[in-house]
Amino acid sequence: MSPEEQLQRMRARAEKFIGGEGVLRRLKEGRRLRVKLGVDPTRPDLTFGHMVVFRKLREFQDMGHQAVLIIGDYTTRIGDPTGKSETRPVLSEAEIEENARTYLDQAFRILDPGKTEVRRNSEWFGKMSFLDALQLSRRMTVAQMLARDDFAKRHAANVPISLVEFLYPLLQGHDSVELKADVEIGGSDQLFNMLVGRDLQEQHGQPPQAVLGMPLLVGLDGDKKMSKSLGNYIAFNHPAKDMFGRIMSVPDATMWAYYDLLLLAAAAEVAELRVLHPMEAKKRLAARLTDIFHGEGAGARERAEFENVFSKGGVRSDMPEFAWDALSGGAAEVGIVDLLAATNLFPSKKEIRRLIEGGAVRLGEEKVADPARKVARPAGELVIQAGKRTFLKVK
RNA sequence: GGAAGGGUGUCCGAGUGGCUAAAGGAGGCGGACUGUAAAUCCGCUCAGCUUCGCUGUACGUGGGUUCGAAUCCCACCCCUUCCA
Repeated sequence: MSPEEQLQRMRARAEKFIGGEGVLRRLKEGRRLRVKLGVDPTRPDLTFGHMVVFRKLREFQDMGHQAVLIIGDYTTRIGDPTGKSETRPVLSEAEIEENARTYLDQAFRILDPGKTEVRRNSEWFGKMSFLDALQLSRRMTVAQMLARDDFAKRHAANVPISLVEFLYPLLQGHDSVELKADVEIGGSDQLFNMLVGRDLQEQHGQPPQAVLGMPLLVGLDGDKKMSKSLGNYIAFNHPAKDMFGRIMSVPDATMWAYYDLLLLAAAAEVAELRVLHPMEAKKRLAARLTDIFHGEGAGARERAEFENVFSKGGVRSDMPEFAWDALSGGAAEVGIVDLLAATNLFPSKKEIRRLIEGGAVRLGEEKVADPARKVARPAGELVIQAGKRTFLKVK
């Protein structure tokens, strides 16, 4: 691929691409680019939102460049304020470590491990003295920081901004200096932080990195950015059934962004899919994504399961099973509420009562309306459904 | 250091002595309709019980006043803004 073609591909789907000339120059020199992507192990799972940037990084790998994945084990101690209106909870070292470990397994679902250099930013920040930190913070002014959109908004709204949050962009930027990154990839909400990296690199006499801001993936609600804290997300490690189901619950209009950013579907392909019934197009989307994370064939399996349960009103084949005696304490008959409470599938007995009163509970084929309803020891298997997607079997 | 404002349920946000488990909104969950989409309509949304009711807990924390407090008083903690 010629440098120009590479550049073209790098830029594809990006919302912002800054510093293209520098990249082109390096490509023409035949350099292998160091492409940085940082993730903070704040929670145990990566989401499809991360998948967008991982995919982009993978594209660089496929063009022969060096991916540098930074696990922000040190920066997580601070908490990136990006897009947040509040300070993040502080995690313990052990939690961070645990999260970091699972991140790698998940990341390599998308990335090529052979072409990935994994680094932790505690490597350098752990060695820095307070004085070093002060020197670093000298490089940026308060006014510059307040230029960042979310800081400006918070400040205007009298929402507290911790000083440590001001430091965050500096730390992220400093990572680029340490790594001598040529390109940094991130969500478009990371743009400010990534640009700080450019400044810092120049101040250290390094050629500044190019900055690639990817669009933010919309969450399940079809409205807000996908994020763990909003709960509108799909995680890499969601079980196949949940992954498929969650994708199906995405609004129709949103699925095209998923095709584009997660599957890198070509325009021609999307045009064909758009002709289909939206449900069919969405099932294909769900199946393909499920395949990526759960192996070839998982998507087809889940699709069949889905169609059985929701289209034909059938029953899941893999619902949890409970022994009657374990739930009832051996009694011949027990109240429906107590029976369900014993499964620990529900948050409280009140909640179970509500479900029953709302007409959401079925014993086999029978709809239960009375919370006082007794259930007798079933002769064989008894399937209980509570709400749209909770099934369980008692025998 | 000084002054002012503020801390209410998952979130936002009313409420300034009883009728308040706390208006309203958002979110969530259920039901109808469907394509487990969207939109729409309806219901629920602290917990437990012997459940047309009863009880416990809840409005930053701890005390106090009162027959009765989210609402009044005192102390403390925390947040914001302005001044220095």
